[in-house]
Amino acid sequence: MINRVVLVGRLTKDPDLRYTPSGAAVARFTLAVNRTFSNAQGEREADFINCTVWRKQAENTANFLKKGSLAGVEGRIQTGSYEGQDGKRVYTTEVVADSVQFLEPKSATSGDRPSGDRSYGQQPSYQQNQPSSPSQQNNTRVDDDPFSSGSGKIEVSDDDLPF
Amino acid sequence: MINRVVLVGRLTKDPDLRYTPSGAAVARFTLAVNRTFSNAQGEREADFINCTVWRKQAENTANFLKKGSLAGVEGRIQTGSYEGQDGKRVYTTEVVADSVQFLEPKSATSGDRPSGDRSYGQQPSYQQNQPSSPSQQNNTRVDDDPFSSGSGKIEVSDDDLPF
Amino acid sequence: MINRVVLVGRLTKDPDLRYTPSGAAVARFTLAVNRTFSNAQGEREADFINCTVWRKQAENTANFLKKGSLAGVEGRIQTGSYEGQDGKRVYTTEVVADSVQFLEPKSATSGDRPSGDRSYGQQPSYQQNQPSSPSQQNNTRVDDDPFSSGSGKIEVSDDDLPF
Amino acid sequence: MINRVVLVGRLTKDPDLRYTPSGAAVARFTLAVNRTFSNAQGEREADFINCTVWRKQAENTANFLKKGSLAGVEGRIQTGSYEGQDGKRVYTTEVVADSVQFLEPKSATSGDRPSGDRSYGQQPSYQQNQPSSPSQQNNTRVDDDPFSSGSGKIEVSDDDLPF
DNA sequence: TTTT
DNA sequence: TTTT
Repeated sequence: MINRVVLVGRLTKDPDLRYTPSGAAVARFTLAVNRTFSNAQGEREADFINCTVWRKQAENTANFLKKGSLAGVEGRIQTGSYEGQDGKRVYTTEVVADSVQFLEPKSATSGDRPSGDRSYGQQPSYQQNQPSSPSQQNNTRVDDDPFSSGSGKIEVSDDDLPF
Repeated sequence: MINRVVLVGRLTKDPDLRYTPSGAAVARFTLAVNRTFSNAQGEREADFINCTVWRKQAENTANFLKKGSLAGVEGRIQTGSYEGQDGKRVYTTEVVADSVQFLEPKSATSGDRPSGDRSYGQQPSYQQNQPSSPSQQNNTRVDDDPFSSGSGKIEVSDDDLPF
Repeated sequence: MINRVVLVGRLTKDPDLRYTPSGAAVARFTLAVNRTFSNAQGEREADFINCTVWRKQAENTANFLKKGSLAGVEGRIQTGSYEGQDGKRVYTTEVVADSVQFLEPKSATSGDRPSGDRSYGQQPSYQQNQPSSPSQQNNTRVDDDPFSSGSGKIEVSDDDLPF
Repeated sequence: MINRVVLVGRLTKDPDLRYTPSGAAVARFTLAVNRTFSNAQGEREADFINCTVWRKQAENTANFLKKGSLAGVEGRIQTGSYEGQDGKRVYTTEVVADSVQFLEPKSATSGDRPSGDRSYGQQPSYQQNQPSSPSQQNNTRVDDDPFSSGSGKIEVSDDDLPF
């Protein structure tokens, strides 16, 4: 049983950072991944892939990535469902990231942040020197769904914790 | 821009094989991929991932795989949307496979089919000896959605052709 | 910076399990991955890929996999070098596995071992019930290289520990 | 049988472009992929992974990538061997790319080349507008090994063609 | 609801 | 030095 995804694309918006009741950080964002081929109409399109990261990497994602950032994501596909407001079951598919990479080169970043290839995977790093306090913008505990604004169904509960 | 998925799991049903108006074969199936970790309630769960394959591999998939078969899939995540019957936009996420592998060993297969590791990837094989006529069971041109039975929105049109 | 590998293939030999001076388990094995295409001579060939796993998974690998077992590996490519016996630098490339999956179905396994899809990835499992004592066959602290028998250069030192 | 690799890293040198006797282009390069973790001495290191691409993408690689370029590679691990000059068998492991992606943003490129995310995967593109003549620098038919300069064993013959 |  |  293998479930592995690797993506490189650009954030369609700033990441959405929240906290579960027990205090675990979760960031959600959508990656636009341009296709290399074109459709029958000759248009080159993109896939828009919803991604979730947990804990320290959630905070790093919120701190280092923003709308338009080029990012690499390694993770797995997770499916689920919730009760829609019309009582019908709605099925969801997202990528839960083990690691998120900041691929923007130095020059593309404004000067107010550490730049270069920022790597903050799940693997421990003995030398890392990452910000310990989460970004304060976009930081909320409210429960509306960051992926389908309004209907608010993917609750951020501790049951979603991957471990 | 990278979009790569590798899955190993089991088919939840027999694959659904159809043909586009122009005659291209499409097979759809759902892979159940068991998670390696358990949730807070201690249950080990699975992700149910919708997959699509085109052309010769669609026919091979219909011919060699059935409910319960262990299969490997390499492909990419594809997102889209359609108009729901309540007029609301419904968003879809599926894996479009470049290659589907039959991982069932000989002994696990009933005698009426070629067995062993069947590989029928996109890569050309100078020695392959694959059935040239599509399976006749499960072979239909009807347009109801194989993934969410009833609502029938993912139309099988030639525009979906990946190339 | 992304470095991700997914393999499904068969062990060419029983895995080789050792312990570093500090007591960390390391298992090494070679996966034969058959190619899906054939060469100019029409032969279908294989790649023989050296793999390394650490700690609990090393022990699980030694306990559950043997020559001929079908296995899935997720990991990363690791390169290195050592001084050959002729004083020349020898370059090595191997896959360091984060997770090894036992893909052999029940029926293909002899009765003396737990069977079915055994998954023992890096992700913690709250329900796992894995053997706590390593296999005693093939268990050694000797330092000869399991990949190139004789020359003995890939020393099993604690510096090789991935974290 | 699955063999899939995804890498994002930087070229250690300009790519080396050659032609087989039958005229097929082959480019070779080494990707440096920084590790996200550090070793026991607290050093953050890299893996140096030899890559090969064929045909049109070989030419694109030679035209668009150079030493230091950030690139994404999708492909498979290929192993082989040749007779060393001391008569001993030398084993090789490299990544054969299906697709190479140029991940350098516009601003990081000098003005004399098409810029932006250049994607030139194996998938056909109906709109692509790629240079039809190979780069003339670094373009050779000589047979010395681009990966281990001098020993010259990985001959560029048509037998190496993946299809 | 989408990015360069 | 290779597996089914």
